[in-house]
Amino acid sequence: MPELPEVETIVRGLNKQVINCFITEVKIYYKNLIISNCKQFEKEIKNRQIIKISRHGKYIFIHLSKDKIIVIHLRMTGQLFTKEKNEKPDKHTHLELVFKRKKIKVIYRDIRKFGRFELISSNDYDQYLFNKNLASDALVIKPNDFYQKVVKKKKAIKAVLLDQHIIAGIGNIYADEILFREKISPVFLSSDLTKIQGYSLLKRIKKVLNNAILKKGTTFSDYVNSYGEKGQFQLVLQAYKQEGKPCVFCKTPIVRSKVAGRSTFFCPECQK
DNA sequence: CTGTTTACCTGGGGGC
DNA sequence: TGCCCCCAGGTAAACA
Repeated sequence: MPELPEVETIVRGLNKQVINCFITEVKIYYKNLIISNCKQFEKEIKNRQIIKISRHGKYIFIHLSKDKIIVIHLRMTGQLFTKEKNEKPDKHTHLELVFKRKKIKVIYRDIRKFGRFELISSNDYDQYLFNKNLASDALVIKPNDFYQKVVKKKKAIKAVLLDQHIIAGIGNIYADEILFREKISPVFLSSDLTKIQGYSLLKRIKKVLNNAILKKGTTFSDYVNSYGEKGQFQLVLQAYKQEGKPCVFCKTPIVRSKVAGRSTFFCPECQK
């Protein structure tokens, strides 16, 4: 579900909704959600205040008072949104954060249970990203850093865009949309990319992702923002899930195939 | 080392 | 209705 634009939308919303909130209660309904000790996680975040919420690639960081950070990854179907305090959790709700003197609570819901929560110390933030070998965020990465990393690889350009060690934040939907709009084949060999092409591709990446943020993300089935609302970018998709529909440039039907083990949609005429 | 496949989970949709 | 199979926005571990 959530790629960079969806995660960014959630983070912006939470920054408006729960900043300075004081955590009074932590309810965990699915133990494996928490990496490491559940009880300790609960004990450690109770009675701390939310200072701010940030993002790097698809990771969410909830910065707490007294130098702790909750790290969240939503994976495929994770949802992070607010609800009225008195609403009952359903079978897919795995965690709730309740606040002092607030009518809303934050709930984590995840049908496929791939998402994870983790607690780290603020001091360990840089080390955490380093250990994950997480690349620079797609909206921040410098053109030359991006290009050098891409040409060093020797695989399909789509696989490279999906690789969070090269550029962080792009997933299957936006990889297809970016390559379609840039008119590059998803199987184009990354090591063959020229510097001009690489710089142009990065500009396209930022343009597509920023546009998607303006539309508050893409909803196919599960994604909702922190207010529980769907995104709007699915209304302007040009490649992803558009199999059989005419290409907006040349009218050739969009084709579906498999690249990097993922469903891939492209125009066989424009993307050679 | 590099690149590719599989496992983790649940639910929806199509074919029969 | 029901069963079986395939598919799904992501990542890390296992494999070749």
